[in-house]
Amino acid sequence: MLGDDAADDSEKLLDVQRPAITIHDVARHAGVSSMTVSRVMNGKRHVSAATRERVNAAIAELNYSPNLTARSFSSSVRVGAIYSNPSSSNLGAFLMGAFRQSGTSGCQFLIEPGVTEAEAIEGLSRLIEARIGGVILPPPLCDNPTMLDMVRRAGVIPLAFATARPREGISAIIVDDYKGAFDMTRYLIDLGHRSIGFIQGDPQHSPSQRREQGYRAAMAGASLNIRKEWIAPGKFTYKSGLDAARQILNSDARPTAIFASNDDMAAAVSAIAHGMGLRIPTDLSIAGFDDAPIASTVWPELTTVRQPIADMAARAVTLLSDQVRAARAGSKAQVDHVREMLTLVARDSTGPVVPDPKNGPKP
Amino acid sequence: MLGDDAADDSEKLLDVQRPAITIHDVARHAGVSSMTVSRVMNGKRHVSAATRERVNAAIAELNYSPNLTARSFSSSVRVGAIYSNPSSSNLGAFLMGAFRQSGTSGCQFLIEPGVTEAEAIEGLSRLIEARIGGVILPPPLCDNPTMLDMVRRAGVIPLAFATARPREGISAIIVDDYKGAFDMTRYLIDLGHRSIGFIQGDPQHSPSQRREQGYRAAMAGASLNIRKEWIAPGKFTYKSGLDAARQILNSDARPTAIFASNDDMAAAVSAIAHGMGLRIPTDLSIAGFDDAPIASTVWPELTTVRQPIADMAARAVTLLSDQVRAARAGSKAQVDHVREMLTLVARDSTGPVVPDPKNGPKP
DNA sequence: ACTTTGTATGTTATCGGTAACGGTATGTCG
DNA sequence: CGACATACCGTTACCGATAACATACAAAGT
Repeated sequence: MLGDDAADDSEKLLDVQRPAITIHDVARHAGVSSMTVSRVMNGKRHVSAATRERVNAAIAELNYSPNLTARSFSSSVRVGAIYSNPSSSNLGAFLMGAFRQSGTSGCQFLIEPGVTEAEAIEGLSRLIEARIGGVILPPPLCDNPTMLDMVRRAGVIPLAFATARPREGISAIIVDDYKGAFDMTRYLIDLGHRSIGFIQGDPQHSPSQRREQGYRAAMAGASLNIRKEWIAPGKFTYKSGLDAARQILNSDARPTAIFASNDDMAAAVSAIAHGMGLRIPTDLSIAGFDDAPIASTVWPELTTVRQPIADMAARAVTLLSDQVRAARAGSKAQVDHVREMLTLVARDSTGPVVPDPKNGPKP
Repeated sequence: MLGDDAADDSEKLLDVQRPAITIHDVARHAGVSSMTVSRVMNGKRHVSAATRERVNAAIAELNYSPNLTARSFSSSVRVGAIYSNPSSSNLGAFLMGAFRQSGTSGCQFLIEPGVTEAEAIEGLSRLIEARIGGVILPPPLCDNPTMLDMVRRAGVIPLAFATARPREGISAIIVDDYKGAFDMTRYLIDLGHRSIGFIQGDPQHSPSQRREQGYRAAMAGASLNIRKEWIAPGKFTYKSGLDAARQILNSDARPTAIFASNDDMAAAVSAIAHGMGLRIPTDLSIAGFDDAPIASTVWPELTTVRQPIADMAARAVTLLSDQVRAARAGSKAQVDHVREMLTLVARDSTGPVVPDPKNGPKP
């Protein structure tokens, strides 16, 4: 028994030393050259169907997976990113997406933190020194003239990430804040809500206006008037959400639902509502935006609009690395805008309107 | 003016195409071989002080930074990680640390998500197929027998991440939950608190007991008795924190401070306290643990205990890549335990005890 | 019949580092 | 004084995949 174990162990330790399966192993196994295998792996042309099949069989049999480092090594495209909000949960999803894509996309991905503008500039300098070909800039960095100027001077291709309104001549991953807010408002209306409050976002932030426009459009589309007591200003912070929630909920015309421009503020609404003894969603429905971690932390969990950050990051990396390669090949850099879809995540903080015996509107 | 700009532009576009500075450029510039430069870069021995200085001067002058892809390529050590909580803000810090270290540490870093056990197993399979030499396992994966068995069978070196009590024979990055909780309790006592409530963590989770032990030890050290009304069970979730907070705050002997085993539950305490009209920290001090994003989201921001996740991840990568290299070189795998320090982050949710005119204990 | 064009493969060089090894020069010890 | 160790530095050969080029051979066009 013990001997068995020991033998097993040593065999498995050898396992670590056994080199990984290379493209050459597959080539030998299939009786072709490694170049042919490479062509099959990358879906290139000029490989006969028969050969392709033999190679695929060998790949499957040997359970081959290409060495991503080696692959990116030959092309050596470097893509950087500066992340402005390191404590955000988004960062995790962002890195996850960017990072994994950089493997399959055959490029090296570098990340630098940049919370303050000074830090961001320092990070960008480091990235430029590291000879990146392109850089991903999330807001508000993608609207910062100093940053963009540095990027341009260094001959680095910029990409605006998750912006609502990209600058002229800059590629971007765009999210449709307008549609996200419209859909959420529509969702609340379909649940029977007629009085829906709205907490605005930070006016400095470009998505804020788009979200409010979406809300207003959906209300107008359902021929619902918006009473001014239902609208409160906010700054995307929890604290500003507390104030806004008090303002709306203490007004004479308390709405049956509140749609906050982001999850932090929606969570604040939830806290205030609890404090006032309101049941959620029976007495008040609450909706947020972003699908931040706090949305699934608070109780009940928040209905919200999710940004597919990981996918967006992956797209950003693909787009940039392609553009860098194209620029290296001498072709003029083209500007690309990719629009990513937002999805509504229905959770427990929203529900149908319950007819109030006092006010008694029809169900 | 316009001509100037255009000239500038085309020059800068060439910049993108200009190849990065290589070790050979540095070598030529310093009049040595590239191997010598490599030795200097890696702090290896057998380089004279004079040569070393010349090389360093050349590195500085040319602003050389090594191509990390190439470096990891030659050694080809792969280190993986499975992240069990992708929506956590920790993931961002974790990836940031691991990722950047993997560059300087000369290894390839791979990440797979693994929320459920099934997902984690699938992720691990992929990592094993990618021929990793070592894998980082955060709790609860590092305590999962199925996982550990798979890892052992594949000859992969495991490393338990941020665990309180590592298994025998497994390297680990340890955090001193006991000390963190002890220090926090001590901090509250030093603020004048004599009655301090405690919300327990999920009993399944290994840090839970350690944190409670730290709390009890600090109380005992200050000769303070713990009333059983001050202790409430929790499960690390916000919802469980709501229940625990109600239980403690509605008891006859309401404490002047509550220490929750994590930030989610501390945030719940904050919400309940607000609902009861208690001012924080004047009427009630609240402390959490982890420095999760919610800690700096809620108002007032939570005093908490921070885990240096990024540093820990960097250490984990270094440790593992060294061990993999050592194992490849044939030496017996040694087990290493690295202890990381937790730091107390004092924010606005805690304050000195304010003498209560009714109960009137001495200041 | 003889280019032209295109497809299906193999060969070579290369990306940027580093391990392995070789060759001096300089000690050190028996 | 020879054997041997050690410090310093250069050569060479890779790591694994792919771009660029070369080759072979078939189909099509003139």
